[in-house]
Amino acid sequence: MPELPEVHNFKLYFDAAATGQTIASVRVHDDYIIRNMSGPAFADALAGRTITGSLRRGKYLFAELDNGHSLLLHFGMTGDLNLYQDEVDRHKFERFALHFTDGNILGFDDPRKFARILYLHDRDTYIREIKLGPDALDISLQTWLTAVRGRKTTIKGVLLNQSILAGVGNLYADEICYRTRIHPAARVDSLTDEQLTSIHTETVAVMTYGTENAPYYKNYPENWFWHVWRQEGKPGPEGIGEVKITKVAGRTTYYVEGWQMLVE
DNA sequence: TGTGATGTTGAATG
DNA sequence: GCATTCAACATCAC
Repeated sequence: MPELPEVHNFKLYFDAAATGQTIASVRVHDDYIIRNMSGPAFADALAGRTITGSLRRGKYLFAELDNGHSLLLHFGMTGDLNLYQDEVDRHKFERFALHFTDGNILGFDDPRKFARILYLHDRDTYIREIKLGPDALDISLQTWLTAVRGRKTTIKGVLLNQSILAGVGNLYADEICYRTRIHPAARVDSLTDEQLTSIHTETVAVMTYGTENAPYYKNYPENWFWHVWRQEGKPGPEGIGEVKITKVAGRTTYYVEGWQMLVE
């Protein structure tokens, strides 16, 4: 379920569970999601290391190790963390687990195996290599405008582009478009600076609300689009317009006809 | 039982 | 080289 606010929650969970902990051993059940090492090499690299903290950027969570290296956790579509002591609490789709010296176990679950786990010598080099953009919570208006002005793709396409800004995914992109009354398929070069500014404002507002309230979607305020998301044909929030489904930037997309405009 | 899924990538194309 | 599009990835749930 992970977009920026959800990964923020993972960070809180991870920090409480793992910071200051020393890894006694690593149990790997399926090394498919470990993208730059074999299972045994991964276990070897982590054994004996102490976790000193973590850094989140967009949907990427970097665990910091006492040797200056990092462990990247990217949750894909279905990644999750699970702290437990007793084997009976191990989840069915755990792919690997860190066994700490105090007996606690931190499992990484991932049914669909779209997660990406990498052992990194240098986190910042990696961030440069994948061209990961500024965090969607922090991006300045100027950086945003400079990055997107004049683009020929859709507004949803740029919101999902992690090298422009990091953290927005399919659900929040629709939420942001709904709030600004802009159709997700509107071409960026058809939008005014005012509209692009409101996209920036709402992006930061949505991400901030999500991280500060650490809620689950169903707890979001009544007037959020999320509540009618995926409910094609239903009235929009507050009874205005009608929810429609389409495809934008290769992703299933919902918007409210009669509320969101496809500017020319 | 076929289809779609809160994501990213690399190849192909312009 | 850059911008953009899109199929592919692996598996589960409805």
